[in-house]
Amino acid sequence: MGTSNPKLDPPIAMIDYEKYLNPEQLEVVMAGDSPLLVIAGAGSGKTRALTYRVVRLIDSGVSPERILLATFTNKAARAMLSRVEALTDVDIKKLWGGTFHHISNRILRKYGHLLGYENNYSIMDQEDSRQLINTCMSELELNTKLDRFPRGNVVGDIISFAMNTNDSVSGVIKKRFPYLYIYAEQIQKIAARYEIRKKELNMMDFDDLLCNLRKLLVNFSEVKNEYSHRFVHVLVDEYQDTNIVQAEILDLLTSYHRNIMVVGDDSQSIYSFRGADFSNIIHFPERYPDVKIFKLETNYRSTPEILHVANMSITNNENRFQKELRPVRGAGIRPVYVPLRNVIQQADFVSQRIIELLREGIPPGEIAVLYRAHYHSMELQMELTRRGIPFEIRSGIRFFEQAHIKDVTAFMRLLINPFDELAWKRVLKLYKRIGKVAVGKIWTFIMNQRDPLSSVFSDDFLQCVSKTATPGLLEFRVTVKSMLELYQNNPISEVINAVMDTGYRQYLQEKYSDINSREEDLNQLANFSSKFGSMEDFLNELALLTNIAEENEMYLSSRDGGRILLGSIHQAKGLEWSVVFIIWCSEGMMPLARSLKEPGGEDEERRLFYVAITRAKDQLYFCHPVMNYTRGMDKAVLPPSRFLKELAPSHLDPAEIPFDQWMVDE
DNA sequence: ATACGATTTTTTTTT
DNA sequence: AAAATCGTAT
Repeated sequence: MGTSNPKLDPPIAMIDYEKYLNPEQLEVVMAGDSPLLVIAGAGSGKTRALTYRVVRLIDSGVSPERILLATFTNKAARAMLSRVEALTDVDIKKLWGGTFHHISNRILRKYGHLLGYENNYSIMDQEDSRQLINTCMSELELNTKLDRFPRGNVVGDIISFAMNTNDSVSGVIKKRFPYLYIYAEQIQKIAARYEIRKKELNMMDFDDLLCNLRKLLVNFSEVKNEYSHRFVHVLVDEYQDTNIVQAEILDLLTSYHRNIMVVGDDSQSIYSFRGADFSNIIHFPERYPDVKIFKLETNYRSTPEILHVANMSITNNENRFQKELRPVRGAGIRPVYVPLRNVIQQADFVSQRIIELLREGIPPGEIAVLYRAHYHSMELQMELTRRGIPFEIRSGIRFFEQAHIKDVTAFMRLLINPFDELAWKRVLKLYKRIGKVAVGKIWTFIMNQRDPLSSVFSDDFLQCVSKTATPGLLEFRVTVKSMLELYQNNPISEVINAVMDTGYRQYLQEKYSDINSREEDLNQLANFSSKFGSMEDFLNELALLTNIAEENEMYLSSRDGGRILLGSIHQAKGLEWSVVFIIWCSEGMMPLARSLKEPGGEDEERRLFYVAITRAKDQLYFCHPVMNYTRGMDKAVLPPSRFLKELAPSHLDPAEIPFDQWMVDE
């Protein structure tokens, strides 16, 4: 459309802001230059305020490449950017928008060398990281047989938490893992070794992306100047979920223009397990004394009945900004509490009720079932499948983390970086008669080669391990040969097909029962790869992505009426449905027993509960299975969630209880 | 010594 | 359900 010469054209769009925004939102959108804090309740149109502010800034002449929009999820970034694009006709690629990890990655690709990384470093996902930590543990030959010595993933959690909270490993152990204090020294050793190994491998984990960006900005003033001058406006979504490192990055990036706008809701801070610290938002006014504070409290989403439950529940948390969601919608249906005999009956009830709702004409895309932990959805998945109700499950292992996806990408990683130790180890173990020991030997051989991929075809390669491994290695050769031939002059998808055709398909058949869906996944991956210019870009992006359907936006939007969604409460943040079922509202499940042990656990769980409630527009169901099957097939009685009990204390007049109760019998 | 199959444990939430 | 660990057969 039109030219973009600002001198000739009238303002890009003549947007009537007052028409699309309420007075609260309008103030935020129109606010002048200065630090801004927006306390935005659930459903108050915070995304709207944010997108319109970006539009307004562009409208008043700020060029898009000087705006940074930081979000928590890829999905949120995409949603906002596409709305801005629709409203302004501006090429959205110029605007810096994305997750913190994406933004960090973008800058580190350019300046990572200043910190001693090659610019083609690769990104480890959590599994890679845990694997490397396990390697470090065995290399250190610690006495891990000792009573209760932590597993690799626990050590990983400790290290990660330390990085995300600016704390030392021993500090984290003392505060959050006191029972491991006797092993503090060993864990520190593991952490130190892990650091070294990552650097050797030229790899960064998720935490490195953040910490290295901060390091870059702190230690290299020329870099800090470049970006802090560049970004005239920085806008941050979900600020309550930032951790200290992210907050510092933002402070550094905005140190010159000081136009930092943070939007968030302290009542929806649910990522403390990842180091998120809502004192960032609580103390923001102290860090920026000239801040202007706005509150968005008008809720457009939910019925008064639903908001009443939400408001009532969250008042049980002490430490928060005072705020109350004000409904604008008219009266609706009261939320419903449904006690159920057990999980089976719960699955039955939810499926049954869903069928009724669909019959009433509610589109499937307007129904969601939310839960605290992925395994809570097992029985329901089975029941929905049995009844032939199609659903979408955004949970469990994410697309790019599934074994078959990682296997195939490991092959490709060898092409990009022939010294990728993790990739070699993963790939070789796929072959028969090649296990831990053989892999170790082969790696020592590979490590010392000038050109590892060519050396695969040498006799020395075959001879560096016992003969039993030879057939596997010969098979491996075929795949490598095929990949090398295709790699340079063909689309990425060809390489993926080559891996499939030269044995991986057969491996899948032997190993898994659900080959069809796995093969389909790999086709999707091949399809998705066409969006990337080079294999390098492709692989680098993968670790930061989560869901392929989401990336293929056609998928998402062209669903007729959508599907019923099953997902964790964490994933539901920012979304809304007409009807929401919260399942497993039983003590120990919601709140989750394990989380209650963490400092501040109960409050955080209550915030989760609050997030879940405020997803619902019209109807809300709390399901409470009473009987739980424990390990030894014993039955245990679970009381209703304390969050429900506190809404209906016994002294309360029954009319005051904010929800109805249904009895379900067979 | 090694790989593989059986057994046990463990699974919050996400970039 | 999946991974880590354990035990056994080669």
